Amino acid sequence: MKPNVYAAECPTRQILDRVGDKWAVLILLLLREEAMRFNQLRRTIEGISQKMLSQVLKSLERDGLLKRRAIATVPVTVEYSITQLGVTLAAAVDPLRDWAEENLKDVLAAQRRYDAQQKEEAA
Amino acid sequence: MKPNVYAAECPTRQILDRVGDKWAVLILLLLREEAMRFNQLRRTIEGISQKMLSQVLKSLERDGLLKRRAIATVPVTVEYSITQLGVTLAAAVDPLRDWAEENLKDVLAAQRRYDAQQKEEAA
DNA sequence: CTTCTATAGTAACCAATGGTAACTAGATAT
DNA sequence: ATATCTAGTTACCATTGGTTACTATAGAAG
Repeated sequence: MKPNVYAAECPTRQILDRVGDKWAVLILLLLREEAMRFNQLRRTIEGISQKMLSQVLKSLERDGLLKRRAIATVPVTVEYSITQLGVTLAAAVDPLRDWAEENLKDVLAAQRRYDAQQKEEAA
Repeated sequence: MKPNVYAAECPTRQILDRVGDKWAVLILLLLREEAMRFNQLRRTIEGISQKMLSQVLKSLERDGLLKRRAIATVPVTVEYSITQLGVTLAAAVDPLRDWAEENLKDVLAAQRRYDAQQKEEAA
């Protein structure tokens, strides 16, 4: 049976939702570079709260995209590293990040045109 | 200046957020196949409400990813079609959809393993 | 002439998610 | 004793997402 992303119950859509997660993708791309600890991630990703980081890391681990390893130091440190599955997902996200960087200007320009148009029509 | 997706104010992150939009990607992929009217989209994408469809179409138009064309029929019909910019974004999303279809099984299996583990630890 | 259909939305309201700030716990340093 | 580091959790509030009902217009059906 072929997946149909337009069907509501299609599990493939769950995965698109997961990528839709604002922070998940950023974390994966970072962990692809190197394994990192909790606070290290928090400091690197501007604007993420401890709660969200904890939450997203948990769900990424659940999906098998990263591994969590607690190390018995004092205080305890926890290392997060990407899995093979996570690497393939990160690779699939690359074209998207590239698109964003390449086409940012066009999108912002389109937004300005649209907003100017709206303003004009309102007058 | 090179964009840094980990910086909070980086506009590139706005675009990742846009792709993160649950419905936006589905709409783009559909419109790449053929131009469609409002209710046609609504019927094709299971689970989307009129409000969300209207909202998302508006923001996609603002971003220059699709064009809206009102046709003076009775009742008025409105045709949405993808732009060149939209086509390139849809292309960047393809690897992601492919990944989802290919790796869905692995992700679901990982989730089951994780949940079983959690249950065991709770006991 | 009233009701039903279709079109493409908008408005009011409620539920779920996202984000903020404070707190926990254990050990070490000042 | 107090502050610091680690990795979180908890309670709370704001924003977003979703559901349902409604608008306007015109033609067809009864």
